[in-house]
Amino acid sequence: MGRPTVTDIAREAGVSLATVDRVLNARPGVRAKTIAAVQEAVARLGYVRDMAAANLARGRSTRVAILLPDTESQFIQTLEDALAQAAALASSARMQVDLLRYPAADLHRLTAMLADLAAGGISGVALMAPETPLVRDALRALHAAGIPVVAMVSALPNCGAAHYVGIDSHAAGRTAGVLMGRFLGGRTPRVMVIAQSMLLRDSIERRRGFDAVMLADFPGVTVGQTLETHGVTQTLHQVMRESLRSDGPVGGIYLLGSGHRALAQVLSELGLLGQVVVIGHELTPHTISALRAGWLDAVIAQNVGHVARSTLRVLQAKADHQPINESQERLRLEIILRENLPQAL
Amino acid sequence: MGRPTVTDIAREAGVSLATVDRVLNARPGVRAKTIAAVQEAVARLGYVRDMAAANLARGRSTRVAILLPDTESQFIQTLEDALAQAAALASSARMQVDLLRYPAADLHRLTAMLADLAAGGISGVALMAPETPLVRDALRALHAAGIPVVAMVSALPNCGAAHYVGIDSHAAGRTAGVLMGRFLGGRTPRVMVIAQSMLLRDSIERRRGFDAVMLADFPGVTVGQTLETHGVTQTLHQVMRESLRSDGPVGGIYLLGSGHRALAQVLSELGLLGQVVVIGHELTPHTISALRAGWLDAVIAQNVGHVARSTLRVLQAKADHQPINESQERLRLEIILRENLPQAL
DNA sequence: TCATTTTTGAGGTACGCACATCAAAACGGC
DNA sequence: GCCGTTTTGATGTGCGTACCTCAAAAATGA
Repeated sequence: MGRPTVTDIAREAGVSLATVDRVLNARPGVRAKTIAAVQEAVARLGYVRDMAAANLARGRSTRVAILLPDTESQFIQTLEDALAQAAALASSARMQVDLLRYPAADLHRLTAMLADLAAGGISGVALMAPETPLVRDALRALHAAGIPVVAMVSALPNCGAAHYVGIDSHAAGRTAGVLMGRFLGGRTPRVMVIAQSMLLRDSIERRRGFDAVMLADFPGVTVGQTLETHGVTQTLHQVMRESLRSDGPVGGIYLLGSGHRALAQVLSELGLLGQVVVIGHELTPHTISALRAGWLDAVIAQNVGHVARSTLRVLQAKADHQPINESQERLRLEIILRENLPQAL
Repeated sequence: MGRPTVTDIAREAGVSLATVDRVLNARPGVRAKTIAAVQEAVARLGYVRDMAAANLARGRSTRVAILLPDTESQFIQTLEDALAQAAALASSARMQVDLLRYPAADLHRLTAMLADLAAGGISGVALMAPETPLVRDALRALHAAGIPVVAMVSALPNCGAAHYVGIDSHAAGRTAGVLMGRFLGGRTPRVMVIAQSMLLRDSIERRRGFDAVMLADFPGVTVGQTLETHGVTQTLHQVMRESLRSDGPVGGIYLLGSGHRALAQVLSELGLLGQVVVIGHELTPHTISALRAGWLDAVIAQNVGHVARSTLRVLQAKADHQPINESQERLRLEIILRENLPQAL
């Protein structure tokens, strides 16, 4: 005998198929006593709904939208690629994924897109976005409309019941701190922290985690304030020179966001390439080659493939009104050295 | 319009449903020209078989067996738990998993079990086993019978076309080496390597990877030969005392396999707990508490949850004669510090 | 050209479930 | 016990695919 089916449940509970169907799908018109009897039979036989057959019968192909900023960051591109790949696979499980980009500088446009989606009868939305009041309101509206929302990579608390798929940024910063502290060894106990900007929630949290560990576990190390580059190599060069001049040499550099390529260039110009410990975030073609080259010592990352698949699974589960397997969806914070670089991206 | 179905293919190719069915399922009695026409239509419409409906129609519930040694290791237990959990989830996708244990000391029994399974009409086998001629022959027989085999955690090359699910042990050893070298800092540049036994393939490979890195990147560090404990705390105590007496103090200890609890006890007795850098393998309740306690500095691990799910996915794909998504199945080698310990196991 | 074989078409049933309809039964109030 | 309401049963259809049978058509060989 294989798995029990609705027919088995009906026989076991002494009711008809129609009644079992009503109970399983929470349709009205069933006495509480009968509901209990059916549920008892379900429990006794260990019945689990065959979601494949159920969705097949529903003829429903879940349709979801995923929104990413149009930033020209390698990480965003990597994430989009992963999402596209996961979406291709998901299509064989009757799920259609619309990958969209919104102008990072125009959040009004983002909210407009979200409104359109809500009107267009989408069954779920995932996005990576900054947490502004504008965005928050738009997401709350989606939630009110019964459309599940998933926040990727950067958390969006207080935005309805948005599920977060991504790593704990504070822990990521702490991990970067421990590695920095231990890798410094006998080098100059001074660390420079560099970021493109401090507007994004995850950068702020990373910095906080980093500081917490440095303060507690490596009190002998001086950590400078965050140098913002705004993505301009020239600025990076300038602020680094200035910092080196005013505060003296450094033994380590912590790169909060992207900008590895520019950093390599400037470090090379300053004759520091390979001389200082550098710790960064996220696995992209740039960071991979930097790790291989040896001037980048460690990267704290999240597996974008897992982010993508988890996002789709969560959206699917929410659309099916099914519980989410938390332990499966919990993302690991990964430490990548040259030695454990994935063979292929 | 949703996804194309067999009916669409039939219309597009100008043939009947029956012919499409024959082509898709590689049934005989179709001209090469007709096959090409159907395949062309499949390609043009971007048809992907709905595996849910296909398996539903087949009425087939894939049944696989998973064999683990009956060793009382926390890692094996953790792995079994993960497999059981994954199996529970897989059951809702019409797959039945039989979790079996074989006596680690009696490989004849293992081969007998494998033979029984082959006779019992199983559609796939996954196992974690040493690579002996006996096992190799049994697996080759399975392969000859058309039953796919998956090796978990410890690779089984030359055993038919067994798929390997697990991390690269050599890379794991290399990673342990890098961390050891960098974490040693100003400590005594001497490292002790401890193992329960060196019979298992992965222990040997780890040791090799570790040595390679130490030799190349940290030539100032002396690495002792592997001390075998055979799982006896008494022996561990003895060999460690002896090594310390004859070769002097150590700054680090590399634990190749399990035995973290015993090591904690002995280190504590020797007054070395927390004084030396300790690097180990695999995430288990013991290693987790050791990381939390602070005397274990890093663990090189593979995510048992991923091992379990990947194993089941590979078995499912092989049973369905479907290609395996290599990039999804590639396991990451994880570095775990206290800072990035998963919140819950 | 005819007989034979190969290839194709048409149609049905089944898988496990969702969803709809209509009639029958049980229940409730009075 | 009557009536109206609520609850239940019986039955049907469809989702996309697999697999089966039988007949018709086409290709092949002599």
